[in-house]
Amino acid sequence: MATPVEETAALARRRPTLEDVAKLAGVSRGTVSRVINGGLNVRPSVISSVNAAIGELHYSVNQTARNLASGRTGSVAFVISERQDHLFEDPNFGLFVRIFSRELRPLGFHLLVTAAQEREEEVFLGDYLSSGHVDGAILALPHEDEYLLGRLIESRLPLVVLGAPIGRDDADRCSWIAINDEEAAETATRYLLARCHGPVATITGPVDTSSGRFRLAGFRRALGPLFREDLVVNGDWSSTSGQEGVEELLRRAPDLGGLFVASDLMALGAMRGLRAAQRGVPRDVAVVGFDDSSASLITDPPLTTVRNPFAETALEAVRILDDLLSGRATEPSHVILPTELVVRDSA
Amino acid sequence: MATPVEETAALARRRPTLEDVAKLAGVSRGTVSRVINGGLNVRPSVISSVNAAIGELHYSVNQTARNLASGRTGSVAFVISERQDHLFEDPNFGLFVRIFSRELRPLGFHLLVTAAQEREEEVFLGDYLSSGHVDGAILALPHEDEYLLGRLIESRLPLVVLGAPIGRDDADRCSWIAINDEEAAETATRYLLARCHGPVATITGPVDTSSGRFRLAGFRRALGPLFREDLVVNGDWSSTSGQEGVEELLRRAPDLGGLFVASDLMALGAMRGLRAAQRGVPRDVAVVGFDDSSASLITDPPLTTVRNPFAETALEAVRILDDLLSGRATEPSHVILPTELVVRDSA
DNA sequence: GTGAAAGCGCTAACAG
DNA sequence: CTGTTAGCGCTTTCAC
Repeated sequence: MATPVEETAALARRRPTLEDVAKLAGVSRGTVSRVINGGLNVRPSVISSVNAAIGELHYSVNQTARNLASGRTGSVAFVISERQDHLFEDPNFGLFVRIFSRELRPLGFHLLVTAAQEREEEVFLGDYLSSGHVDGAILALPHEDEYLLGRLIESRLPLVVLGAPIGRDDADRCSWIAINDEEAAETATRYLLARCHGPVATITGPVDTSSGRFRLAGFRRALGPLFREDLVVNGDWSSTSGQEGVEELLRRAPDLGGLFVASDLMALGAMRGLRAAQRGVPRDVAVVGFDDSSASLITDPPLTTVRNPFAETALEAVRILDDLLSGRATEPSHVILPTELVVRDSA
Repeated sequence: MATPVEETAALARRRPTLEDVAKLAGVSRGTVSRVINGGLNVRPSVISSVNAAIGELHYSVNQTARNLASGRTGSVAFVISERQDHLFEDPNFGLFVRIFSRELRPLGFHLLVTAAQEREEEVFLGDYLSSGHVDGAILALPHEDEYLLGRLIESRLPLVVLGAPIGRDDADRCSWIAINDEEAAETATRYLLARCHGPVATITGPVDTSSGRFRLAGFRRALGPLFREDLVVNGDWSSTSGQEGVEELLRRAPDLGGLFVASDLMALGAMRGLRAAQRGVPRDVAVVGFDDSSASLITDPPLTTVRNPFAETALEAVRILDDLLSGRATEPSHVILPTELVVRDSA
């Protein structure tokens, strides 16, 4: 049995616990617990003496113990599985993080951003997420055949995916929010076709991403019989790949009349390439981008593009996750948000 | 007392525990714990039967319980306190995240990226970090007078700060890694002075950041009596602010001969502005940037800049934190990494 | 209102 | 090598 003196010395070393606060305030652990959880059903005078003890001891709750006892963690993960080195360079990424943390906070959840680039990291991250570290997750998984997604669906962690998961039959077992990429790309391409002369080409996103594939599919559908395989080049979402893409396209078709670029950032690069090749936009080549990101305003001329409702997507994701976490919803939701063509001066 | 049938039914519902695995494998909880923690001092045959039970039950450990029992969480936070909206748009950010997670994984730590933009969020994040959710943190706190830093130092969480914390006297109570911004800026400016005619100006970073302030101080020191207040404009690290900055400088000093820009990204914008104003680089205006980031290679001409050892900084941060976490180090470390001028074609 | 007590699921001595 | 047994610090009934 420790003497009072020893106890005091020990207290100085280790972190104070609920027990310490209770002892100092002269109440039971249960009462202290009630106070730090809102103070319901506790006499005001007791509340203040407990708070005084908390202040004196510099007490702060041990989340781990609280988690174990209550069965929840108060955290939500934003999971980014990006195989490229462009991780975090996407400007939309910051927007998502900002909205998620702002919306989750009043709900009592912290946002943790986690990333995995290779399989080994995905496994490590899967362990983390499925072992009770977080209450739920929002996933940005641009690629097909996501190991992580399967793993997390299996673990029954409440999940919301940004973008419709493709290439798996259990995709509907999780909630997702998407746009109709194919339709949006088709609309954009039709607009282009109606306003330019000469062949219409496209610079696509990576073909192993759903956005990349579906935007190409929409382009193809709009062109119908006019579609030419040689007027398709693949990009990787980077502006550099847009610039290189347009250089290649101009070699293949010097009389290029229109260009549908699967992202604004690539369109930025493509317009740089067009200028270098002395092609006027939209006079010689009309250009339409995709996303309506900040990049679409800094191009010269301003870019005609497809609005991608990022903010609405983020808000919807939080709403769905909250429903799942609170038990208000028990079945997954699937939402398709509308897009629209934003006409500026490049086409 | 539950009947066997009831027990089986319950098992299907709730998550399996160590106890369930132990029962199925016919061993004790302790043994299962040993197996999942490396299997030291366990007979091979027992290991495999335990693993079989784990597989059959789809067991995965409850991290919360493990944390509570072991007193560690296995996570490290990367904390970014960014008041601007440019959060996550810094390309160096992705590099840090990549290096941290790659280096921490073999050490057994997960990386959590957390962000706070306003005071309210900082408080919320401070609660999170100081309540046992993570074992340690790496902080990117560009601004002075960081509430979070003080809060975390107080909480005694093992900490490493990227960049020397300024504006507080307890800065040395935490570990930090920095470069000598002032000296580097002075060297860069002297180089510029020796190679150009006409007044030499600067576009600074935000003055409430240590990098912003110290790089300006170095610029000023290099100029000495030649320093002119009107040849200083403040930027915010964005390329746009670089472009606007140079436009303003050209209005104030049409005979501008040299330009020291406190970041490559701003230098990129500045060079765009110089081109728009028909000024040749380096013929009319010599330009030196700072960071040696990827932006410095895509400018035309390639940018002369100061190499900022980001990768080394990241590695060093992990090393120091690991020492702190493992108990090998008990005192904070302070490291200043060398910089060097990288001469390309812009000056 | 408040105290007492039973866990939450795991780790880490400590025996044997 | 393996089982037993204390806890880790908190929440949450259940009495009083």
